[in-house]
Amino acid sequence: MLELAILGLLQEAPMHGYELRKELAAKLGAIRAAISYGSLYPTLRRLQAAGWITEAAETPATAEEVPALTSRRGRVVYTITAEGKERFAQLIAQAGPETYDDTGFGVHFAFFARTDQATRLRILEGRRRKIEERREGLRDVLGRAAERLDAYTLELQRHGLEACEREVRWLEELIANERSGRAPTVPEAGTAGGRRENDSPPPPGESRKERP
Amino acid sequence: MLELAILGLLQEAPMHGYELRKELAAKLGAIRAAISYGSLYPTLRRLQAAGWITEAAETPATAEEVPALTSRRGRVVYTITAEGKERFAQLIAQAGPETYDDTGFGVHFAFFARTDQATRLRILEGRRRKIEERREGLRDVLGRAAERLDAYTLELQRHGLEACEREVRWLEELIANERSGRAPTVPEAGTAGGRRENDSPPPPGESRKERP
DNA sequence: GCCGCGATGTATCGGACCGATACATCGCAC
DNA sequence: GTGCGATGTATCGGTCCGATACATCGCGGC
Repeated sequence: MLELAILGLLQEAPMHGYELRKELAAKLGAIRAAISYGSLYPTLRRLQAAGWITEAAETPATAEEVPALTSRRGRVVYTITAEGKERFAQLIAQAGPETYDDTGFGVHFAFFARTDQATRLRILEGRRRKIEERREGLRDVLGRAAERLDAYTLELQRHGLEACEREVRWLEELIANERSGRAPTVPEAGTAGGRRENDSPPPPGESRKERP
Repeated sequence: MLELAILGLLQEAPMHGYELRKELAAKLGAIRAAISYGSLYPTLRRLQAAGWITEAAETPATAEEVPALTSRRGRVVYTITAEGKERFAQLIAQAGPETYDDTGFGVHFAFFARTDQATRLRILEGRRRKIEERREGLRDVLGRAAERLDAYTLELQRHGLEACEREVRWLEELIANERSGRAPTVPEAGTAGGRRENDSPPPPGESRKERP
């Protein structure tokens, strides 16, 4: 999962570790806390060893003397390689079971702008199926095993069930949207904004406004 | 977290591993998938080594002959010890930061029937605080960094924000209930035979709502 | 009779990820 | 001129997961 997220982010711009973590937190803030350095740095090394990314130390040019005195440690900027982009595309397209768990789905969804429509649809439907299964499980427990459980546990299940139902509805909307052509959700599309974000393929909606 | 969950469950009845996993899945189905055996068995051994639980092999009495021939492997039933109950109480009462993340809160909540009211309140408020922080983070991103992100990522954030708002409302209700209502106190375990488990009276939520 | 097959049951192993910790630099306010 | 928070790289121990292996049991089909 981390691998996919890193490759995805580095496709937008080269970054160093700290930046990567912040961007990741911004992009995935809805589904998980900030990534740990204890995962990030080892993963970066692994990706580099595999050739998916390259590392470029940011030394202040011509480090003449003082070769080993306190050895200034510059920032290390990582750049994705062509092989890395290939790898990313492959990871995005092939969906394992982990693609549909909370984190996996979130990461995939966050990179939907770089995913073709067929794959988007497949992932959304897979996720819906999974959530529906969870929902049925909760309904079973609430229906059949209700007497065995205390009031708090039941309340927890009930809240979980509600969350499932909401997510299914959300996914239905997204799926319908996806099938009918474009755009997740449609707020008013005013604001003639100079589009940035250049290269990525047809982005679904336009800028959303609504400031409360 | 697993430790807490196991100690909590074993307080309701002695169980073997497989059963433990199923009960855990039923009780925590709303917040996480079934626990892995790769976590369960090592944890059981750890708990046993610490003296919180004891293991009683279920051999079919008088195993007369065939002492080492295919060596029938009976089920291993675990029982919580007095020290284990103490440990459980301690784990429930002392709240670290991990108490408020998704899984940690879920596990604590699932054992609220064995938690005193003051602690319940503390945990609910801690959780609310944490979710409010996440909510503010999402609002920030949606407000300030909206132009930097594509429509799908924004939609993810928006959905996450909504989930946060809903959970805060849910927590508010529970907190109000906890404050004004009487304490649904511990269904003090066992003693004489036929357990009914039904006795923790005032349920947190109000009347169940619509049935589709 | 016996064969497969799904549920029950115990167990290990490698790997992913986290939380705590350490250490160094930089800019800025006091 | 000094503390202090943000920036920045890195490791270590520990928790938990997913895949895998293996054994027993009851049941239905052939």
